[in-house]
Amino acid sequence: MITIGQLARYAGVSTKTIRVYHDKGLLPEPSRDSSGYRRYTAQHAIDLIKIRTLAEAGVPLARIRDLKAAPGEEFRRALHQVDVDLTARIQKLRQTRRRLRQLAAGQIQMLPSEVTGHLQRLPGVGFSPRWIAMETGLWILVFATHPDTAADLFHDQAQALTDPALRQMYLDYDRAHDLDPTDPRLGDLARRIVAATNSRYGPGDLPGQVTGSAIPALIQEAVNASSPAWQRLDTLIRDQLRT
Amino acid sequence: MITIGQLARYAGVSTKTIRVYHDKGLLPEPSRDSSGYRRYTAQHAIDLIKIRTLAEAGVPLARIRDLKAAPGEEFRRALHQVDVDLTARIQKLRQTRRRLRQLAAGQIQMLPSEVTGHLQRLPGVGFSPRWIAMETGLWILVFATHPDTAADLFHDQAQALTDPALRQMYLDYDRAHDLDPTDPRLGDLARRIVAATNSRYGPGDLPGQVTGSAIPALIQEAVNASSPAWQRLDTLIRDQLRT
DNA sequence: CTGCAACCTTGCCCTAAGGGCAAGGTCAAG
DNA sequence: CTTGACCTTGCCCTTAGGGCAAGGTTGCAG
Repeated sequence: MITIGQLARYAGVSTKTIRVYHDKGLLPEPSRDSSGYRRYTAQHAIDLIKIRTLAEAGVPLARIRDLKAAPGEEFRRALHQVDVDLTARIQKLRQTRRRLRQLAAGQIQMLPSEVTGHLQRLPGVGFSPRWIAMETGLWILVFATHPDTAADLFHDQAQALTDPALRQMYLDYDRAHDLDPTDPRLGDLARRIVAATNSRYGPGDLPGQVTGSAIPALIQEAVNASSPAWQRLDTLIRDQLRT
Repeated sequence: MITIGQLARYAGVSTKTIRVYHDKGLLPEPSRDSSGYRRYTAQHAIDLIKIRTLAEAGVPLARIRDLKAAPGEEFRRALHQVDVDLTARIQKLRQTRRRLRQLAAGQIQMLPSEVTGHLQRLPGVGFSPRWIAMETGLWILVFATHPDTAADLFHDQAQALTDPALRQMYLDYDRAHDLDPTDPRLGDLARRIVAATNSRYGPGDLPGQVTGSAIPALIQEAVNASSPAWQRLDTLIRDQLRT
């Protein structure tokens, strides 16, 4: 015959927790002593430990209450389901921990690993950090807006970079960022881009517009904003595509 | 420039979650388009993924908000602490899963393993299931009421059972449960118990009373209630101790 | 053009599993 | 006889969102 505090310490919970379990019908109210204190038996301790085991496994209290009334067969199946769910939760927490460590290393995965792998190889071929950052943001938006087709689009772009001429063209685009908007090399570059685009995708479609969406235009707008030269380049390209 | 729904799907959360993060100052409110819709950038997506990583690791949202403003050094240390806590949580869940499986097997651990081990060996020496059940309940109450001294008391009792004469005495106590309260063998047993108790603990102390607490008396009361013969036996023992 | 479904907006209330506090009664020890 | 550690009930508070209402927007189909 123990008090609520002793039972609580024994089970490693607070007295409030025990009272809540009484209110919710999980644990029967014990009898009271002469001064109105609750007096618990060993059976209450056993029940409480079982309840806590389920509660710590993530089973909602209402479910635990129902389970106590369930026949043995259903109870056994329910316990197995709880075990499965718990295992899944542990697995998910482990994955969260992996991502937490990526975050700590500043290497958090925002995109499919084939994309991040590709982006990580770009500095080695001469692209600037600014370009990489722009590409990263761009692909995040593409994957957010077109989850279904983004991977195909990405494969197409990645494949384009394996062509030395196309790669050089993108490198020139990258470097054009700091040119004067009146630099004649911009016109040259615009012509090369239009030609390459036409030969790769046919006339009338900029890469990225293949999805038929207006989103890449918005991206382009943001891209242009960061450099007057790029803005000029965009204008030149549009002019030449229109003719 | 994506909508709240696209951002939500990309990050694997609900739109409500994103709005809550705005309200709590975790994620900056993005600009609105002409019809008042929120329009998010890739940077928002990056921030959101980071926030979710911390949130899923169990960091309270208020803490995450403060962390964003923390200097790099403190941030790094905080991340490490989160990692440690998360690892501890995973470990605890694994332990919960172990206890869940014990529960499924009907073998849940209510007492230190040395005690349960001892109790499991009792049937092999001839004690009845009823006796084991009584001992189990008894030890639960003792460990609940006297966590500090219970282990010592238990060791003493377990050691007593290694003496063949004492063990036989406890076996006789067990079997006395079903005797007629007037059976003369009860007087015999009472004498042996008193003699053994006196020689082991000195005169005047029943085992269990060594803790100086009234609790064992309450236990004894409950024990007696289950059998008229045991009740009679208790009376006989008290009589003889008094003389 | 019109409808319809799927979005978006704010505002409000609801939930689970307790925590915390108040105001009062009880118990054991010095 | 007081003091500190218990116990009692009752009430409000918290976290991280979920759900719903009432209304505005957008895009697509017929």
